[in-house]
Amino acid sequence: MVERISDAEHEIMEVLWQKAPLTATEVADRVADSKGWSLQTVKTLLSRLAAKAVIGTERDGRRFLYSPLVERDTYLAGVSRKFVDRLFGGKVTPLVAHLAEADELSDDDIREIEELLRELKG
Amino acid sequence: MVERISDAEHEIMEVLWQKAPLTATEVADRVADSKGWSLQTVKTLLSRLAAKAVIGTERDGRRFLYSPLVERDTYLAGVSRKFVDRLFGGKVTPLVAHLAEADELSDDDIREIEELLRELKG
DNA sequence: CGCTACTGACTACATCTGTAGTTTCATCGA
DNA sequence: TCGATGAAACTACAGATGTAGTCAGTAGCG
Repeated sequence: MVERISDAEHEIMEVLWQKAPLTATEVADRVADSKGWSLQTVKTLLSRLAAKAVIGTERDGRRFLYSPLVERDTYLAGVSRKFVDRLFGGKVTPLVAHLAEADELSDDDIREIEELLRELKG
Repeated sequence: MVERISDAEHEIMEVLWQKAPLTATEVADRVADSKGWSLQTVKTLLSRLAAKAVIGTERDGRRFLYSPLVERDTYLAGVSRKFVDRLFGGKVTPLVAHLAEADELSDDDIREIEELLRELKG
């Protein structure tokens, strides 16, 4: 069971999943555009993630290099499961049905998913 | 935009979506099995939901009757959207792909979803 | 060799969450 | 009528979260 990751922490993880290892400053630079966090804020989030053992640290002279210890897929699997359990009784079909009914699915989406499912069976 | 509803509050909402209006005591009875919350806890959660205007209150003598002011579907739509946005870049296809790869989809699920999509197109 | 600047460590603090306890007011039964 | 009971309102409090500020140490530059 992967530790709970908060919304802000998740932003940091996305950066590290894209490229790692990175220093705190590099991470801060990469989130600077989307979020407007200060370097200190990013460092706090990195510390919390390290405390949860979701990322690892490696000394590099006077700085630290941070890398994810959890695969993005592993994390997504856990979160998706919790989400589907909590809101759709653990069944994926109602989720897809809901998204479809709520017009969240374009015709292209539908075609893509159909193709995907065909491959799965094959 | 529906106000953020916490996990515990969501449990209360599920009860009210199933049947409403209900008194605080009735709600407490209905969550007693699954969660082990005290009546006081349930009342606190009801107050917070009422403060967020997610449920409405109606005086009934010396008690209150609580009812949802937000449809379950509306709520699900918002939460699902946020979920897909945050974790799958707003695209549903990668979500389905992920669930599929993570073996979260049984053959039956796949058949169900295919049928669902066929109806959508028709 | 000493000062400056960058880095991690520690501290801060308001708000949200989970989980109640306590107080007060009204009502129903004896 | 008066006390017990039940309901809402108010208070509590620790841990998580978002968002930093401050302190202290070290390495590199002059």
